[in-house]
Amino acid sequence: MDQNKIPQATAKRLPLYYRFLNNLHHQGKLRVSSKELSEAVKVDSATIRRDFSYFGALGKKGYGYNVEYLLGFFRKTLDQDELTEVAIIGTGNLGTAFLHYNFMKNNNTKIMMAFDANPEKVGKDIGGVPIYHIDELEEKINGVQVAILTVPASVAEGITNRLVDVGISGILNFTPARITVPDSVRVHHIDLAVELQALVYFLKHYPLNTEE
Amino acid sequence: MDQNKIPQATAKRLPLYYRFLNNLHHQGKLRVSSKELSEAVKVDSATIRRDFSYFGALGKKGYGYNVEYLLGFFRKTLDQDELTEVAIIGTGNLGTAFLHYNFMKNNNTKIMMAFDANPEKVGKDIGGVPIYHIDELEEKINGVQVAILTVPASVAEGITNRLVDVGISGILNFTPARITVPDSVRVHHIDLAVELQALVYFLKHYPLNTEE
DNA sequence: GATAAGTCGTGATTAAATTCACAATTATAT
DNA sequence: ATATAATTGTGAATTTAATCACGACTTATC
Ligand SMILES: NC(=O)c1ccc[n+]([C@@H]2O[C@H](COP(=O)([O-])OP(=O)(O)OC[C@H]3O[C@@H](n4cnc5c(N)ncnc54)[C@H](O)[C@@H]3O)[C@@H](O)[C@H]2O)c1
Ligand SMILES: NC(=O)c1ccc[n+]([C@@H]2O[C@H](COP(=O)([O-])OP(=O)(O)OC[C@H]3O[C@@H](n4cnc5c(N)ncnc54)[C@H](O)[C@@H]3O)[C@@H](O)[C@H]2O)c1
Repeated sequence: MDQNKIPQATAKRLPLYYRFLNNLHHQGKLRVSSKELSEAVKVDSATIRRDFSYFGALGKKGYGYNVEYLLGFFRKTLDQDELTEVAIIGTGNLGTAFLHYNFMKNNNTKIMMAFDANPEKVGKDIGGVPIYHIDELEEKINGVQVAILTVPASVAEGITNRLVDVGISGILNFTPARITVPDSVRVHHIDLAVELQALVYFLKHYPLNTEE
Repeated sequence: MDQNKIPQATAKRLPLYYRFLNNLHHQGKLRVSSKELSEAVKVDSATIRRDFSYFGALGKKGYGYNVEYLLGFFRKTLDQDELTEVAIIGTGNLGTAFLHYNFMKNNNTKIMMAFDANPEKVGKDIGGVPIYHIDELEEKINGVQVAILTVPASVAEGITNRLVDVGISGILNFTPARITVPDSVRVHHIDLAVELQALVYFLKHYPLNTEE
């Protein structure tokens, strides 16, 4: 593939830059400097310039970056014109929250369908997205590349195996289970309980400057 | 404070280790090696040993780690006996999902209250947690150290200022707004749209081999 | 058109995190 | 007892990421 020399840390920041550039564009701004961007997204300006430089010379010295050009560039780089189909597995508290949310706003992803084991949920649709029974997973999921996993941890591994078997490419795993997948599948874990506990740990053990 | 020489990357993994040790303990396991732990939490075993070593020699060569001892050690280290009070700001899709979820399970945190601007939500309670009007923030929030911010991005900055003024210590920010706080407050951003988009980017640009 | 101010792109440096690899120690099998 | 296998803790090496700092170029001003 084209640019796999881009550091992972950089890749993770790209969507952030993209969203902010979109905002600027809507505000009618024509140019932006790494310093302004830095203040807005809270990333050091040298890091931003370095990040951009992996894609070539996108700016002009003494001027900054042209918002429209940069936005267009990132749109291509982030494949914003290509749609990625997503499915939600488990329409409980979290799954339902995602179904109600419009990820499409600045985004090249679309939630196409959801699955659940609870017969009361199956057959309904939430925010225009149909909910199928999990037994129909193999039958319905064609074309979906990414699964958002919001089922109880106890069934995460079993469902993951089925997702792998139907050829899913990526899983965004919100369960506490650390699922095992072959190398052909990419998993990102978002572990909300861990995030909360880590924040608490930092509060208690990493003294911050006190001045209000 | 006591151990602020611990690398941040290590600190972020501690809750993960703690949760898994809890599982092992409930299963009645008496010992565990860094290799087993590694397979379960998907962190390199050398990294685990290194992480643990920041706290001293917790294991025994040729044996591994005693589950109960390690668990007790982490309980203390992660202040599991001290309760941290949490408030949810904004009881929409996400905020409600969190209210229904029991963060307490393995955790030293408790959601004490929630706030919203919508009069239809105010006065109710969800999962035993009362919802107050956001106007009552200053009056009710005493004792709460951490706020989970799940309001629309447009009001995030204003509410953050009020949280800072009432002396909050930490904010878990789920809005796309990159909020500004004084150095006395710690903010962790969890940006779900960015996470999803980053996963998609990785899928398209990184030939699959390594998992995060 | 000369001067000052602003800003990028990047080589060099520093910092942080991960991983290798092995001596030291413990447990287990015979 | 002894040999073998397992496993830690850590110095050293490596990898990855962040930051410094400055030459080169652009724009604005007078
Ligand atoms: N809600 C939160 O705030 C929160 C926070 C941290 C972690 N999590 C994790 O996220 C996951 C989802 O949490 P939740 O609160 O939405 O749980 P939930 O119980 O509300 O939802 C789980 C859903 O999965 C469905 N389900 C059960 N078995 C299934 C199967 N075999 N196939 C398909 N669907 C099945 C259930 O019917 C239910 O609708 C859990 O693993 C939880 O630990 C949630
Ligand atoms: N739901 C998701 O899947 C999702 C995904 C990514 C990001 N987010 C972000 O998380 C945040 C919350 O998302 P959501 O889907 O829960 O939104 P939501 O609109 O469902 O909920 C927002 C809640 O905040 C309340 N609110 C509005 N103004 C307020 C104020 N001034 N003070 C207190 N409460 C106020 C509203 O009444 C509402 O209940 C948003 O910033 C959104 O961008 C959500």
